[in-house]
Amino acid sequence: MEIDAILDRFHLLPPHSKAALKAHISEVQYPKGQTIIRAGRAEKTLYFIQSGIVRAYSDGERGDVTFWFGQEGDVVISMKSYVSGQPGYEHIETLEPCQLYQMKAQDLESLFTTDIHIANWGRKLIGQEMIKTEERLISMQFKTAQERYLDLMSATPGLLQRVQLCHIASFLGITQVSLSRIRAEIR
Amino acid sequence: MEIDAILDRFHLLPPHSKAALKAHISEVQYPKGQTIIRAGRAEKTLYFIQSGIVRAYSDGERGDVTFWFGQEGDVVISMKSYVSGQPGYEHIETLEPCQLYQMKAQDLESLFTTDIHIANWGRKLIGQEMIKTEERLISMQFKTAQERYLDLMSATPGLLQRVQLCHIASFLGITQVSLSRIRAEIR
DNA sequence: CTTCTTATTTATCATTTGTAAAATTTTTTC
DNA sequence: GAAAAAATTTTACAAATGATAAATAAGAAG
Repeated sequence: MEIDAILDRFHLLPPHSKAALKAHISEVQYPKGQTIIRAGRAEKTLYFIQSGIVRAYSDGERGDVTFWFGQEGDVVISMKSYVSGQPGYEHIETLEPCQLYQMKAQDLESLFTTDIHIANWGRKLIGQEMIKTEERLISMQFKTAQERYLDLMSATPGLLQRVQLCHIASFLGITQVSLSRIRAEIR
Repeated sequence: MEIDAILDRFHLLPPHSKAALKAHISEVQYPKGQTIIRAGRAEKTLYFIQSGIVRAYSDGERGDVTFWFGQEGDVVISMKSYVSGQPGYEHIETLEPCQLYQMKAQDLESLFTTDIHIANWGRKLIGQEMIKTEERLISMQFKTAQERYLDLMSATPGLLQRVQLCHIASFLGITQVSLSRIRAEIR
């Protein structure tokens, strides 16, 4: 997905503002298995995914927990760093070779203070992420694991071919054994 | 909590911008049990809580599900309406008599397009809500119901005296029976 | 193609959580 | 303060999920 289309996903920008944004964006490529954002530090870079797939996860007592998958067109940020400049709690790693657009958080931060269109673009960006997160929270609260699996299947069917089932299970909040049972039941 | 302190929670505003915001804010009082935001419509008003407590919930197959409590100093909005102008999926009702500050979403929307400080204030506001939601999502995914209950107890101990246990149970993603079992175990 | 490694499924049993109904406690109303 | 209503807890049983280990399948390396 090209950078123009990605930027337009959140909020249409006047040409001048869009150019100002793009002036700070460059391309970068990472192999599979690369950690691009680490928990415990204030991340200085944010990314947009041109191609490839990534996952965000946190360390828990019972192993790591995947709570987000990013695909073509998605924004990759440490939310806490982006919002508050504080160290974040998530690791983000590539699950495939990834072609990314990158931007320094500091550059975006200064654009926010000087360009009102970009400030509103940033507001919309986080708003859209917020809606998705809230919808997932609600589905975790009042859907069964099987319903959540079926939802994921219909929302992003390709994901299952590209991501290991242990990550899918973790994302759904269940063990891999439970996921296998659900898959067996549906067949 | 006074309106100045509430507005300052998100981002410090220059006096002129703060005054512009406050010019659109008025006070309103609702009795207990009043629904102030309804699912399925684009909500035109947002609120800040001076005193009282509210809950946000969605209708599910197995009854309604509480996914947020708002207390003194919190913002009350239909996220989807605030972000996209689309109809939201949550109801919000007062659980106590509430003293609220209210503002028309349309007024805020126009301030966003004319005052860059307010645009950034709105960006920070949603960012802080985002962090909270993400933290809750992660805790739903990798903590047990008992851990989530203990977390809630230590984070907002007063809540338990003010809110019915059926809402707490729903918020934790468990049944009221399970919550009773957890409470019995801890005692 | 065969071997080695990794990923996934299956099986078994223990634990947790849900459902439904009854019992108890607390709150409200008169 | 007694009666009624509402909220909470308890009980008994069913269903779902977790933990562990073994079996199978799929993929990578030579």
